[in-house]
This record gives sequence, structure tokens and C-alpha cells, in this order.
Amino acid sequence: MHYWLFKSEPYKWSWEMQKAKGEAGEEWDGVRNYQARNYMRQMQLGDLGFFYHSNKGLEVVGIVEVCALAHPDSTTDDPRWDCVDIKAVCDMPQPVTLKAVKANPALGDMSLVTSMRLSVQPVKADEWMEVCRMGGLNGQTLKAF
DNA sequence: GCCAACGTTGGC
DNA sequence: GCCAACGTTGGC
Repeated sequence: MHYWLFKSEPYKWSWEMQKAKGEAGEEWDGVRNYQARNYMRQMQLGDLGFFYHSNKGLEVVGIVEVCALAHPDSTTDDPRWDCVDIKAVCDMPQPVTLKAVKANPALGDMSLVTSMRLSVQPVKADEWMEVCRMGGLNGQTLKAF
């Protein structure tokens, strides 16, 4: 099990839109960055990720689950670009802002802080737990997934 | 809307 | 294979 973070500009693809897709999930398409693509190729079914609103919002608003392994991105004929599918799992009871992440010394090494421009990022297990805690998700809730 | 950071492209 | 030009991302 690995943890990830997916960035989206809410006026292009918002958390509300993701949730509307329900169990079926949706392609995380449109990624045109090798590093981000490589992370998606590493993802396994059942891996969890944060859903982050960039540009507007600047906060982790929910949790998603990988529900399809990397496959060709349907929005391009270019064979270089793959993507996974993700589905919404739950809301962050209390969205975790970028400001709060930056203010937390335990999260100083998070890619969100150090690799600001990367749109798909790995999240370490301890970072995952800490952000969940800040967001109002306790261990009990997390085990329900 | 600005601009810094950074990834990509293409000429040499 | 270097590096300048250019485009994009994303915080502010």
C-alpha cells in the first residue's frame, strides 16, 4: 500500500465533480509530465491518495482510491501518456490547507512543499497519517477503508 | 495578473 | 549533449 497526492485546479476538475463519479471513478487524464506519469505507473489497486485543490482553495479536500491501474490516457493519441483511474472515498472533515502543511514541521519534507509544481506526488506513510489527523480523520476512521 | 521555478524543445 | 528559448504550473 502506497499513498499519493493528486492536484487539480477546481475549475477544471473539482472534488465535487470527482465525487459525482461515485464508485465508477474517473481517469486522472491530462498529465503531461514524465515524473507524474511514472508515479502513476507505480500505483497499485487500493492505493490511497489525497485530492488537492491547486490555484484556488489550496487545500486537501478529500481522499481517493486507485481503482484502475495505469493505462493509455484517452485524451491523447500520444503513446507516452498513461494514467490511472481514481474514485472518491471520503471528504476531509476539515480541509487541510497548504498553509497548515507548511506550518507543520513534521511535514517540511512533503513533496507538496518541496516539489510544488509536481501534480502527482508520493506521500510517505507518516505524512499521510499526520495530514489525516489534521483533517479530522482518526485512526479508527481510516481503518474503515 | 504577476512572476519564480522548472520542465521541455530544438538548434547547434 | 549542451544550453537558450519558450511554455506551463501554481502560489501569492
